[in-house]
Amino acid sequence: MSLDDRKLEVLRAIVEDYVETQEPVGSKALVDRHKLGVSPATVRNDMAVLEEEGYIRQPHTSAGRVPTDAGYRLFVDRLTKIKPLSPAERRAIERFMVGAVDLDDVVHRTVRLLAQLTRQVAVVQYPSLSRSAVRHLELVPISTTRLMLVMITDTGRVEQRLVEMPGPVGDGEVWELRLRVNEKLAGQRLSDAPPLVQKLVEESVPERRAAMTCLASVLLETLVERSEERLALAGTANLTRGGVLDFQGTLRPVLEALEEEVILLKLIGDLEPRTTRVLIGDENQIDNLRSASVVSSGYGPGTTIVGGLGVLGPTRMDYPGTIATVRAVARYVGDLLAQN
Amino acid sequence: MSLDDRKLEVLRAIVEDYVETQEPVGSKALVDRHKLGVSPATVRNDMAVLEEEGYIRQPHTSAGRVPTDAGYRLFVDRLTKIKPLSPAERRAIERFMVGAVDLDDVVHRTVRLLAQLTRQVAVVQYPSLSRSAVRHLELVPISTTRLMLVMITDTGRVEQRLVEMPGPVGDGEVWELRLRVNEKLAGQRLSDAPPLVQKLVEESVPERRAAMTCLASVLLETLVERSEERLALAGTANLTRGGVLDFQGTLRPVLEALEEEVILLKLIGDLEPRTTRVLIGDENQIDNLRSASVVSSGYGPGTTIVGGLGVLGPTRMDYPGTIATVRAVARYVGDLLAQN
DNA sequence: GCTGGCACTCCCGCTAATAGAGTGCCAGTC
DNA sequence: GACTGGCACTCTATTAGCGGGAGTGCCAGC
Repeated sequence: MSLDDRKLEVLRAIVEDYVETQEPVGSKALVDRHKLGVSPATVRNDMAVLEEEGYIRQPHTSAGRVPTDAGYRLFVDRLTKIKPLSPAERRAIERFMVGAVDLDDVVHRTVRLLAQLTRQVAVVQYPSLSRSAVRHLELVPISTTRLMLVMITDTGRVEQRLVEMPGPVGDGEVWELRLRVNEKLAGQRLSDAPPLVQKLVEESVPERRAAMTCLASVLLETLVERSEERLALAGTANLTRGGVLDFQGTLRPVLEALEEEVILLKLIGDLEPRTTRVLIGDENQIDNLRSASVVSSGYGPGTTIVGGLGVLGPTRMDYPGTIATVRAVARYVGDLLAQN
Repeated sequence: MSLDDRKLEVLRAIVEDYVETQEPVGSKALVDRHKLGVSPATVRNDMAVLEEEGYIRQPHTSAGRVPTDAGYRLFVDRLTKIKPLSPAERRAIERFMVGAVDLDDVVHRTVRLLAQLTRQVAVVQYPSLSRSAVRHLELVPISTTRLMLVMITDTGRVEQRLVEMPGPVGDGEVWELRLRVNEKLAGQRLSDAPPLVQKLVEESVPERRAAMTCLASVLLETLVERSEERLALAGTANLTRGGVLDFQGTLRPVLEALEEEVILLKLIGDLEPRTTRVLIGDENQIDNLRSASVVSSGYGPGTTIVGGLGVLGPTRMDYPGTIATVRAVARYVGDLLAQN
């Protein structure tokens, strides 16, 4: 048996009411609040079907209905109209982001903005190293045998690493190394760099070979192994909204999960361009976040993605609003990065 | 009336038991668990005095006693023997910190280590800019009229800023600027730098004056105005230990406070060398953290302080243990930084 | 296929009763 | 004078019992 339009309408009404009131919603309340044009009894029949199909359930016999994860899924996939941002929200984004001085600042403002607008936990990934391109590499002598390698990427990110050289290096030599390295790597995507670094060693003159080998190994580390991603988090206090009702009684597992960078990266990773992804309940595959949903989106200049951002909240969340906000913020940040 | 030894002993016993059990402690339980050599009735009399003096209180008539903030204060000041770290803890510190590759890594490991050992929320401040010295300044051309200013400090911290130049600058000019700036500022403490920057402008030749002025203003920003401090946080999940009993029922205000960098900096700022500070209850002056205590310590090479670190937990915390751990970790990190 | 009516179920909130822990006080003892 | 045992008292936390109410499922009728 498939679901006719009215049943879908009933499901939408249930989701909307439940999200708002956080209480199981009954047939009478539904017809009162939404002009469905039918009687409570009819709605009850529809509800029975929806329950049969697994979209809603009763916390206990003779209580109202609550959407299941599948119900939210259907709601998001088929019943959600894109809710345009209010002018107030648009203005908030502008106001919040204007005057950001550097990448750190942009990321921090973004994450706070997201948390504030959605009233949920927000996560923003720094522009990913592997998807950025090298803008410039700098070598700074620290002592006679130590150099500091500083890498600046086109997204404004700066990474540094200490290089222990095999022997003393003079200014001339440093100059030479810097030249070669930049010549070869500047403008290249980090993901394309490793073979180029290899070449760099092969092409180097014998007397520089040792130094270059040493530098190359650190470079590789910086480019690849250490492409560990950085994250910013905000709005954990929002987890306490709605009492302890969400998250089945304890915030513990959620807070624990939020401390694991690996988990967060998984939540907002692997995104497709120009789409906003919604993971509902245990779709996110993480035990501790069984009763949480994640709305995430990639951002970057144009249609490329250099990082992800998103928000996490109870499955009982305002999906249309959250999706709209996440999408808008992702676009805004992407444009901001494009300007640099 | 002053407190004789036995009364102090009773207070200590109350604090220790309450910290452990999280339940008001009564006279009978006290004499059972601690060999006080007197009867419950005697202890009751002592308790009455301690209550009179404000060191303990009853949550309600005919319940056991609970230490007040003043009680904890007395306990920490006069009744706490320094508890040596267990070998296991020493080993944990070693194991955790070994192999840290750069400053970011050191800070992150430290904060997680602290959170794990104390089972509380941990905060670590990055080495403060104003107390560090400039190791090197680098100017990297980004476009014809834009430079990236990169500052490396002796604590390994790297800050970068974009400089918008008044007109196109050639490589030679950049070279010259870099030379002058390093000549003047390398090795200087950041707090001493502003007047030197001023001099730099005054001493510059007229044809470089405009460029130098521009650079100087960004330098000043980087050195001073933007000496905003960075922090790392970990262990928020530990707030949920001990049920919702600590923090009078809701984590909300605590989580909110923890999101404010300004507040965190206040908590672990202004430390004196070689001491561990304990702020109990509203000694920390922050409304949201009324029922929280903070144990903090400065760290840095030798007796200098380049940053602070600490942990935050309920006033009902294991002070001796926490103090010992915080102190040990602070020392360890200080030594680690000294090695670089 | 929709509706109104009706009996049924179960939760929630209220009150009352009880058990238990702990106190304060007092008279007695060393 | 300090400590102790005993005792009455207070207050909390827990449990049980009891409607009220919301909501359901089902059925007969339109």
